[in-house]
Amino acid sequence: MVKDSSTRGRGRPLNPVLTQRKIAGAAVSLIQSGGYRALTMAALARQLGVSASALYNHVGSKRDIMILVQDRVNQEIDCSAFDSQDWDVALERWARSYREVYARNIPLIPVMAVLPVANSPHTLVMYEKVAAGLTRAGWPQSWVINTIVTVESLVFGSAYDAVAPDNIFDPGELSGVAPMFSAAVAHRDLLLNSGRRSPGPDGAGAGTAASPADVAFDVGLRSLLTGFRVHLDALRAQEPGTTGDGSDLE
Amino acid sequence: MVKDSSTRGRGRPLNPVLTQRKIAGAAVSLIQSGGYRALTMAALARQLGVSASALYNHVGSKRDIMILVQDRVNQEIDCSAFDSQDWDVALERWARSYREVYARNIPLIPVMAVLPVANSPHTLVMYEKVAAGLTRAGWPQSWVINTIVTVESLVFGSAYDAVAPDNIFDPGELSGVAPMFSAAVAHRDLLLNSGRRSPGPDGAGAGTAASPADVAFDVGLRSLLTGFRVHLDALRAQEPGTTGDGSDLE
DNA sequence: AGATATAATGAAAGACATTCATTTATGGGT
DNA sequence: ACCCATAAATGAATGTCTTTCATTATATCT
Repeated sequence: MVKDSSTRGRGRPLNPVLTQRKIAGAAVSLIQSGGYRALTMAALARQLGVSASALYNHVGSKRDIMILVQDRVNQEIDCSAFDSQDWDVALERWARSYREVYARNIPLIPVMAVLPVANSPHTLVMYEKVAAGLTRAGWPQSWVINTIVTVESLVFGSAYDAVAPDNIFDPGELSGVAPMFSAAVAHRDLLLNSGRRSPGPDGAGAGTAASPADVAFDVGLRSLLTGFRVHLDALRAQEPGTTGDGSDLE
Repeated sequence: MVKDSSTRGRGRPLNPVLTQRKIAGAAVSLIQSGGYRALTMAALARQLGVSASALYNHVGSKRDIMILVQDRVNQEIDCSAFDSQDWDVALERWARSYREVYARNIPLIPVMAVLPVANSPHTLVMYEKVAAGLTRAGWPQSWVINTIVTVESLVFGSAYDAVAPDNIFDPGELSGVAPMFSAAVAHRDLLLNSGRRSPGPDGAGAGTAASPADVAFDVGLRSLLTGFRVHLDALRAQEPGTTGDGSDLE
């Protein structure tokens, strides 16, 4: 005898209602509509039509759910450029996409930054694409992870900056104690007020409006890439030909 | 007549028990002994010998307390090198000190990264030293804030990385899907095992060996500085002699 | 069939930040 | 000198959350 579908009895249901997949999906949709504040165990349970305690048959904690969400969100990061472009172009595109995704998902940063990757298959796929791209371009293996870590560090920090209020550096009443700093901030505000257009020293402006935070990320990422290029060239000059297995010197 | 100090009456005390200063100090000591988990309004109140609700006469929220703590912690960051050293050396020292402080204070990162600086006097002093140092070294004002933001971004991200578990990149069972990445990680683990990372459980045998995260930060920071130097030189070659208003970066 | 694992329910525990009514002291204004 | 608004404490209460527990019903394995 099949029970009425609107109310479920007290015991194990005839066919399972929950899976980790469904939980993760519901969590994402909840976050998309109401932000991370909306992700509570109760709301999640309501969305899924179960009681909150039922979730604990499938995940150990709310943090586990964050991890599932994280791996799902990482799929949005675009690392396709590693297939076709030079390593530096690809790395730049990857970093930009990465930052955009995490600026939309700030609460995931503490999770992602500190979480072992072992149970995040999609995240691992992303890393593989990046690592393969760098290795193929001739990067020594011992540098690959450091490069990834560095770019990620910049990305996470910049994602925070991207969601900071515009007046974050406004010294307020204390501008007297910090004249040089205040002057520099004034320069930045100039940019802010001039309509948020990306100047793009190398003409790399994608045409979209850029906030001061975007410009700062631009400057930072390009500086970093410049440094990478210099160091990589230095390394190649030092050890010509022996950059690892199957290296292809561009 | 002064009441017995062990129990306070119900109304306003003869001389005020709390100040923002004292609250911040107690918060810091609580954090130092038990980490950020130990910082609860109840524990803070107990440490100060008041009831939890009394705190709200001096701060609006727990976040306000985090802000006070943040400004206090920022005093620990060493930016003295800007007084005597070249900008790049000073920037590097500043960044290293900055990272060390925030690796010890991870929960402050989301606060610091997003918080207007207006009511943080010590933080402002730090920024002033940095801005003055860069400006004195000939940096155009329009670059100063972007440089600061970039270094901070790297620092915050790297601080997370510094507290991440050693095996964070261990692909686990899924190493098959990520061969290139796994190979790169193996290179890193090699470093991990050759230089002992963490001190023993009792703190004994704490060598000064660099962890993989330290090495990654090293690589990242140096690359960034190299990039900065290149860009600054390019700028100087383009506009010789005049730092001017530098309204355009081109 | 019987034993054991699985997956739901509802109730309740346990933390926490925050608010409120209340009580007492301080200090400026008339 | 008196008043009254305000500041600064108390303790109780509220409201949110996550997480656990006993219970119940179904599924699966031997």
